[in-house]
Amino acid sequence: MKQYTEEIMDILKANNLRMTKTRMALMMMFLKSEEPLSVSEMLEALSSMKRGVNKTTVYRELEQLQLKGIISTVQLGDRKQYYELASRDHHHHLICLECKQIEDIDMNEEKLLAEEKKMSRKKGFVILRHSLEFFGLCKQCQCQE
Amino acid sequence: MKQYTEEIMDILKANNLRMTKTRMALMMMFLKSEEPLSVSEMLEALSSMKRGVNKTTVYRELEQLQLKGIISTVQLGDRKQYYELASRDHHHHLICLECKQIEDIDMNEEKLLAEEKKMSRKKGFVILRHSLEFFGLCKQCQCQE
DNA sequence: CATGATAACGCAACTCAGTTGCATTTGTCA
DNA sequence: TGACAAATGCAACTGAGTTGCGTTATCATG
Ligand SMILES: [Mn+2]
Ligand SMILES: [Mn+2]
Ligand SMILES: [Zn+2]
Ligand SMILES: [Zn+2]
Repeated sequence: MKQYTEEIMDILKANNLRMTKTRMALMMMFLKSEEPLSVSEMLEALSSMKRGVNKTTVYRELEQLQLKGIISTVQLGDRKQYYELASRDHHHHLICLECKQIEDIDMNEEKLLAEEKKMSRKKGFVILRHSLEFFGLCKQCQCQE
Repeated sequence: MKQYTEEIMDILKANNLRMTKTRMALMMMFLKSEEPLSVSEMLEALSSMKRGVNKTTVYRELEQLQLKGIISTVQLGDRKQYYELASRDHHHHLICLECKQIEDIDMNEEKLLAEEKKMSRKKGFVILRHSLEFFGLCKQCQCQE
């Protein structure tokens, strides 16, 4: 908790961002969370703070953090954007279609990157990033089928 | 044109779907299009038909076609759903971040599927499908930067 | 500590994709 | 041809995200 707070203050200082209650709370959520977060989840969590936080503020905050490269977005198949720390290395997700649980996965991408380069050359396309997500059923949800 | 019409009527008959103007028009669009289509594009195109078509109808139609396995959806990073024929083999896309042009790509997925199986086993997750999209700049848009 | 510049904030009104309920029209098949 | 289900239109709604504008809080500087 205390070490988190200092870590966050360092990040904010390094990025010329003022320290505000909302900012601290969001950064804390990102550091603690195992899964990417949606805005509705953030608002839910922030609502327990005295006086709550307006959704506009959250959206503007996320824009800032993204601009500074502190967080990045993930698309997980529904209509929402999800956000997670950019400092977590590039990785992909396993998404349970049933319970919506999300797991980070760490896979070997060498072969994928090789294919990427080949295509890039063939089509004259410069590839800047890719999105790769896996959908299926987690252990628990398989049994209940 | 004529051969398309018959092809479509066969598909519809095989799936117990009545033949309607909207349905024919949409199927025709899907058959002819090189790219996945968004609802706004479909409505745009359908608006030239006499009396146009209501967006509710289009959404309901897409639901039907998806249910019958005739079309499938793709997420391309914006807030819209895109639709394309499911009969096109499983493939991925190159998306130009500048001009929004979309290209189908056909790549070797063996290595990806191998990784998929490995992860699946390790995590006890059943993987049903994946989504893999590449973002970057097409040949034209690179020069204009 | 005081204070001004400006970053951060709240609120209300808006956009845009997609959904729902209900009454009407249309396609199909007997 | 008519009955019946499927398809349609319309209006009102939801939920995620955006915008303009006036107010408040943070923080560097003196
Ligand atoms: Mn993650
Ligand atoms: Mn395609
Ligand atoms: Zn699950
Ligand atoms: Zn382009």
